[in-house]
Amino acid sequence: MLHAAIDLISEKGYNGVTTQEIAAAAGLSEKTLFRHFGSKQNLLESALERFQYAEEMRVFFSGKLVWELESDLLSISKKYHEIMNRDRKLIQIAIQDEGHIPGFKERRLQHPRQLLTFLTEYFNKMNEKGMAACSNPAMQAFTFMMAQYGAFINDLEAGNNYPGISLDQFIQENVKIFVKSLSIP
Amino acid sequence: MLHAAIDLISEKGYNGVTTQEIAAAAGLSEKTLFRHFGSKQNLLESALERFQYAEEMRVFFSGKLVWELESDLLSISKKYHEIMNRDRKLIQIAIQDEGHIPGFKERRLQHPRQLLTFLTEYFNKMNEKGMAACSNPAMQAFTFMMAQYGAFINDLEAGNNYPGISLDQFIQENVKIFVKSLSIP
DNA sequence: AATGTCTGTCAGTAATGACTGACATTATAA
DNA sequence: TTATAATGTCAGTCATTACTGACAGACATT
Repeated sequence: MLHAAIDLISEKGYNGVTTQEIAAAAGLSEKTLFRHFGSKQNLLESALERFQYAEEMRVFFSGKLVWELESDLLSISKKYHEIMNRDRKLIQIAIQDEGHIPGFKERRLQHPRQLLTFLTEYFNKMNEKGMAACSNPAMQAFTFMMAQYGAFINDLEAGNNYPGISLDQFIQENVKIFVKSLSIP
Repeated sequence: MLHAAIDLISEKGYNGVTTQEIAAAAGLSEKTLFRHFGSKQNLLESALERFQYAEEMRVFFSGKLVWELESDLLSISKKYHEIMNRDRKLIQIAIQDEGHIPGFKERRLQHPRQLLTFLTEYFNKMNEKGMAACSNPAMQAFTFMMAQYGAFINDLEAGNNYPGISLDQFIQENVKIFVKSLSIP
């Protein structure tokens, strides 16, 4: 049921989908929808509750890094897209319809903020270790994140708009650029 | 009238706004809305017609460049954000409600595709001139664009989510990273 | 004065959509 | 088997909303 709701709302928007449609797509009757969730709004809230990735990122950052710039940036990028793609539709709903659930926007924005601090911390440590030359870790972390975010959103909305360019190639190239730019002279 | 429509639809979405609201916000009667545009859908189409930036970019790329990597990337970034911010609300509508106008998505996506070819061309020429070391111009242009796009969308949706970080700082840092990465050894 | 154009008002239509209640049906567990 | 819980059916309520038609006043042009 939640699955059907997420599918349809992410496609047509909260106001663009009827409770009938959702129930039908779930193979249940509209009545049971209301028996379970009480209201359409509450159904959306239930669906959005799943969204959270900061914790997963924290675990990742405290366990999977090898303190070698290139391979770390690569694995961070891949983890990021893995997580974001898993919640693709939830993010699409969040972008389109966050006005419908009060407070959700704030909750949602905590996660990338957390990621930024993890990444900044990482750059800082690499700096201290002498493995990278980060003149401005916070801004560089932010810049790295924005590139990933842009590529993800582009993929989300535009699909394969740029022929001959894949997400994987982008990740490779972006990491290469950062490594070249941050490596020690 | 179109102004009011763009304002409201970008805030609440196409289905989240009534023709009454739009007319009231424009200081006109609902009747005149229908007299002018015939339907709500047609009103949206009229509002979206303005969106186009490829031509402006073409003019920019053929006239304003000085063939010095840092200052060119800087002015390209600034031009990009200037254009995108001018059409902020239109882009927001496009992201939320592009399903409502058939064919609009394709028309809209032409513009960044054009930009990508301009930027790729630029990197190619810089390479030939010996002013930059672009191993893979198309991918590097794409990566540069995705960073700008990510920062723009982030600003659009999240406003000032990351304290102490501004769009201008991002532009500076991002250009710095690319310059360092692409400069000749 | 007469005509055309633009706008507002108001009342109304037809459809839609969230949501409810009464009752029957099925599946599950005791 | 029986009690219980979950689900379906169906009819209906109530508010909303895109859209229309009839009519009237404001304004400019001729």
